[in-house]
Amino acid sequence: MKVTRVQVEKHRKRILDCAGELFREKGFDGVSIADIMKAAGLTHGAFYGHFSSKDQLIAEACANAISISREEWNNDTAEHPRNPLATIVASYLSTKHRDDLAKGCLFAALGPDTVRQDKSVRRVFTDGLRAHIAILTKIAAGASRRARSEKAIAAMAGLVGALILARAVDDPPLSAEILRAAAARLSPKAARMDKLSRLTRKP
Amino acid sequence: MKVTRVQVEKHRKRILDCAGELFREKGFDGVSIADIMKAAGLTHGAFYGHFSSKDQLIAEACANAISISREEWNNDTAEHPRNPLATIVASYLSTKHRDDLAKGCLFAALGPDTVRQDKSVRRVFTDGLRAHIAILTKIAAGASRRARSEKAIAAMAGLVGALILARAVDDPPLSAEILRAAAARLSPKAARMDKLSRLTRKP
DNA sequence: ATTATCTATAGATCTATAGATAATGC
DNA sequence: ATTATCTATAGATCTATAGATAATGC
Repeated sequence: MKVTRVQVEKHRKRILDCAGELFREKGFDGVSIADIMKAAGLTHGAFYGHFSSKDQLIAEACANAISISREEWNNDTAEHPRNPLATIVASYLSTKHRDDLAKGCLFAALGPDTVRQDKSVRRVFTDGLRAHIAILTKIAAGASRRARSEKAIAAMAGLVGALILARAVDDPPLSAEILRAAAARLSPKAARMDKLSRLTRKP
Repeated sequence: MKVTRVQVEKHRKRILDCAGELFREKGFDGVSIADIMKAAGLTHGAFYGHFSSKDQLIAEACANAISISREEWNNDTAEHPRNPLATIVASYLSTKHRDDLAKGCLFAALGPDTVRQDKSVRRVFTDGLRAHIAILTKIAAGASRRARSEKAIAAMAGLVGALILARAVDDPPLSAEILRAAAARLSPKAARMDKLSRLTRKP
């Protein structure tokens, strides 16, 4: 129970990471502070040494999760400069992403719930969304900036909506078809990439 | 306390309606049974004469809300046989719908939360989504049924995603731009209709 | 029309759990 | 940072009763 300064920071970061995963998995109200602290390997009481309330944790955990996924998008586009949009679409609308709620896109996991949270959460959400749209705008095809921006916004909506519906649905074939159809409309190349990866996957 | 049989049924229906609105507005966990019963003009204890648990209420209230919105879509298409898709898109992506959480689309208000609920809720959600997609498939443009179905699914995802993002966002201009961009991509005619309605609206 | 029964509701209560605080220890 | 504790609130259960419904009788 003696804790160096670096360890305090490590604890804090671990709480944020665990909270982000649990929130996405079970919703803001589906996780207690005790649950989060247990996942982080600490006790309930220790929480209030790091954060003053659950609301504050929610805002910071969301910011943390969103900035991680923004980094991933940036990496994707840097690693696949030939077809960055297809890469992002294929990865976002993959069955892997669909089945990994805890580490996936926060917009899709908690989007509607953020409206019911503190103002600070909506601010974090808005800034993060703008950053994601900016990435898509850069790689969208189109004559004018305005045309590319419009495409980027619509693509963002299509991605988030498709992932949410694919997750909510009960029926695996329908779920797969939602991912496929949305990918095909957003980037035909992504749909082909996904088909390829399915065909070449080892059994 | 006079309660005829017809009134019992009325009470039950009122509980379902109030629950559906409150759930969409505040989330499943954001509303207590006492809240719902109060909104319905009854007391907490009376609840268990109508439903055996909150889970059962959630499933029935969702089914009720989804079937209402399906009827609205059917009416929209019947009343505007010339451009049914544009009508649905313009209405779905209107600021009015965005600002009326309680009576709006359940997929957009509670989509990600249904994954965390009872199996029965996901079943209700899946059936309802299929019905909505079927309506869109009928009115989508495309050579084959397969092409129309793909468009319908992608459109459904685009609608739901755009509404969720437009609601979550902090910044009114960005929110409006999300609605506009998604509508423009899903149905150019809808975007024009909306512009027209904005220009002709009385000040 | 009278009497007996049934039942939806009100209101009190129970149990579990949540967020948060206080006391303690190293 | 741990451990114990506090307070509030949730879902759910219990009991009594008002008043509707059903059974009975003339």
